Amino acid sequence: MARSATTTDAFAAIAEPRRREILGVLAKAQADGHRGVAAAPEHDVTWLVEELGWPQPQVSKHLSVLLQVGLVSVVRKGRRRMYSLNADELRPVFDWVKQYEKFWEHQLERIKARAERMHRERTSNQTHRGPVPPSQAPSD
Amino acid sequence: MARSATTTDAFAAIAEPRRREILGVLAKAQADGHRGVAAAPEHDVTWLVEELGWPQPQVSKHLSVLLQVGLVSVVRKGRRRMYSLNADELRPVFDWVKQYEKFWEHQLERIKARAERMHRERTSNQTHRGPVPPSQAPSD
DNA sequence: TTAATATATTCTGATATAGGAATATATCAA
DNA sequence: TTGATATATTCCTATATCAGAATATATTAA
Repeated sequence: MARSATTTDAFAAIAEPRRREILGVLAKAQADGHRGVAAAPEHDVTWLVEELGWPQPQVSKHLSVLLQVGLVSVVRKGRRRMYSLNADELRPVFDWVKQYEKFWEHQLERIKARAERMHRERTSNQTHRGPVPPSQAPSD
Repeated sequence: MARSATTTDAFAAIAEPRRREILGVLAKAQADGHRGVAAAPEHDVTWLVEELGWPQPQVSKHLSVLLQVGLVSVVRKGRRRMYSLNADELRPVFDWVKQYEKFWEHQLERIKARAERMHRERTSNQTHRGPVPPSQAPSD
């Protein structure tokens, strides 16, 4: 078997930085309101191409993935297609990652507690690996 | 070019469901404390293999990816390697997706407002696509 | 030393990208 | 009808997976 398809779910779709960028541009466009005037929620592919500076086919292909996953919606308007953000589909990602919030929320307390512990204790005999642990392992 | 490497960042790493599962198991193990006794933050590969029910090489390989991205840490202990969750590296994902929270936070209000609008208005002439748009595009 | 245990690594094959280039399709304009 | 514009799709290639099987490596036990 190979890697799971990018169109499997939001997790797979947003793994690609460029797709996150597209969502970001659409979000910005939707959020930015000028002087109380609501921002445009929909946008042209041409507009996106200009905004992103990528080749049009590339933009279209990424939009296709986002569409299949439901992260964007389309409305045909003449020969144009108006895309808009569908942030709803990001909720599963949010909910999943939110579960882990507690692990860094209390980190400060834990670090403090460990510091005190290490004042008395003196364990060793352990090798360390892994990218820069937030706190030094007591490897003395 | 091909797809970006799974070891590029947390986004790429957690695109794989099995890797999310591993993180989930490590999180559960770390969170579950029994009768005020702190849960074990570190775990054997063997323990993970039993917990997950996958072939050992598969577990090791996924752990390798998670390690490279920094989502887990390792401590060697005899012939065993104790892995532990490093949720810190999930923060970028959390921060990114949190930006989009506002788009579904106010959704109820928007839906209500739109419902009222549609009571009077009656536009149509637009083709729809995309997975169940939560809201009709107000094309006025 | 030899065996057993714990874990990582290598090799293989099927597959799905992502980007680039070219092209097809649909719609509007003249 | 012919041309122009907007967008999608197809073909190509290089690459990186993921699972499975087999094997290598390191450590402890006998």
